[in-house]
Amino acid sequence: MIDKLDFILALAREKHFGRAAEACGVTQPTLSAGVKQLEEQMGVLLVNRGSRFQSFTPEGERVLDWARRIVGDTRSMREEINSLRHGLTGRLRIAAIPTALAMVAALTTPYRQRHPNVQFTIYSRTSIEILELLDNLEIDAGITYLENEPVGRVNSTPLYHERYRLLTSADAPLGNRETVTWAEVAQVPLCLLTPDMQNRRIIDRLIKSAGGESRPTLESDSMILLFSHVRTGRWASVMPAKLAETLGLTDTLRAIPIVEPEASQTIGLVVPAREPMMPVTAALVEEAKRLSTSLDA
Amino acid sequence: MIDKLDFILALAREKHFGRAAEACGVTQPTLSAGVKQLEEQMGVLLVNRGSRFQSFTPEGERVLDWARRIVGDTRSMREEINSLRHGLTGRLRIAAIPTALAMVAALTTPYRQRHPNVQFTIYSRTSIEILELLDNLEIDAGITYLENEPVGRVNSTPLYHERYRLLTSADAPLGNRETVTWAEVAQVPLCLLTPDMQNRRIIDRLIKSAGGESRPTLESDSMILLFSHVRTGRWASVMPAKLAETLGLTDTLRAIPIVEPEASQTIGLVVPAREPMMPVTAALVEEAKRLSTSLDA
DNA sequence: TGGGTTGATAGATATATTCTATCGTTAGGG
DNA sequence: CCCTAACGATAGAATATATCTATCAACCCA
Repeated sequence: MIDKLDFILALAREKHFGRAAEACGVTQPTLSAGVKQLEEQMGVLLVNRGSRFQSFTPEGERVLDWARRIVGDTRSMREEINSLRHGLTGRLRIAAIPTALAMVAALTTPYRQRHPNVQFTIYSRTSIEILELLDNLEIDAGITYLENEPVGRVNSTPLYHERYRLLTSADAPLGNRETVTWAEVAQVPLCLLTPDMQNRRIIDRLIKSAGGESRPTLESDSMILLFSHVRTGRWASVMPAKLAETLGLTDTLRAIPIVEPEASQTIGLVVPAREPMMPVTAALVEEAKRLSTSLDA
Repeated sequence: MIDKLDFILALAREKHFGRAAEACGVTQPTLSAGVKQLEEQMGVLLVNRGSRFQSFTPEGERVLDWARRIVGDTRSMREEINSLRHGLTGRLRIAAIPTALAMVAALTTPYRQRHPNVQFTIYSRTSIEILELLDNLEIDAGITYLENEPVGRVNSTPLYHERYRLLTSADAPLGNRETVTWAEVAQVPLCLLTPDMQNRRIIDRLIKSAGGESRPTLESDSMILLFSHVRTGRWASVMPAKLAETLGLTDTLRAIPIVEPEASQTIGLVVPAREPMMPVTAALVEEAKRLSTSLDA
């Protein structure tokens, strides 16, 4: 029964019987039979299908909702019982927005000291993708913006405030300044994240409200790529302060506070709002709370 | 998997492999094998057993907790999908304290008009038993005292206030009074519920605080029995006002308000605090809210 | 019309489940 | 101290379920 519910969860993710089957480690006929059996038990069609997957029926959507809960609880139960015997073990799947990647280590490092048997898988994703992954139980926690794009059932723990810096070389225009304004930044040719990233949308908004227009010379979905360009001394970018510090500044590379306005966004840990949480997840939230207070100081 | 979880829920109720098996509609070896399989999957003993059932291990208790949730959610899912097609159907299992039995009809009658395909099973139980039954998912809702003996995860809806009357014949001592005091009631030989009933404990407390002592001439766990005795004209009892009205008063049978103090207890509907509720249960709560407001008026 | 893709179906095989029958242990009574 | 009844575990057979491979039918797109 529970494995059948798992089938339709995979189907919801993949929207494709074959791929869903693969994701579940079974063959396509097995998955088809499982879905059909669920439909017979419920006495109602769950999936609209012509010659291919089309969509879930309204009843199917409701079953999906329950399935997420039931399958999640089953995993949580296994996790909890296992952790009673062996301490925390298993794999913690985290997704973070690119601009927060550098500070994930501040969370994972103390966690690992406390619970050495937990392994990590960390994905770089957009804030929207992170919420989808959480919804589909594909990750255990996300690190993303807390303020915007609120979503269904999640618990949030604030971690730190993202503040913006103009990253540029000292000999470039504005390179010698103590602060710059968003209006000035708007005049500089920038390397920025692609527009599907919320960080980019935030920066665009700030530039626009300062009367400028965002016309980056270079876009990428990789912060490393952006940074390596700035590093050459011939490009500039806007980055969160913490990230710039982590990547490393030199004499010639400066991170200049941007003012008017001195914008900030709250970044935090987001976990599925299920009670009780999986022990590994609960421990991560604990760690986040500790980290949050130490960063406040 | 889910049926195995059902096995241990039955085992927790029955504390006996054979009876638990019977309750699940399987044979004893099947249930034994199911429990053992769960234990293997979890990698830990769940049940302490010598030559007979002893207890659950700490891990077993945790699994029980999860099992209640998972099995309950599975039922809720089936219920919900079914009700999407056929309207509300199925059986609603309710347990009520004896003194509230008479007013259950005020809840079930309008419910049945709205949802004619729902069947009812109604048990008369003590308030403590009701909470246990709720915990074990053996009933869908309880009607009991809201104020005392609070318990874990339940949602309450107040229904009405229970006020006390001396039920006695007009020609008996006190029979001609408009009100009597608890101190006076303490002097009358009474027919009361057995001490495992909370109603009895409440009355005992009231008599005691009026300086009297509760020494009922007759005890029973059945309100009908108590009432039929009073009806003979040679006995007296203390009953909630609503119950006395329902059972019917005559010229010679009077229900006299008891004052000093004019005590009252809140009676309400109690359902498992699970989100979302089963549709049949949710509808019952709706009905309770409606009834509550109409009784307030 | 034809190749490629998708999901359903058939039949064979493997796995799991559940039953009946029986055994070993233990608690309690005489 | 032994006998008995009750309880839960185990063995083995019958059955049911699940899963696989192979293939088919419908559909899409060129």
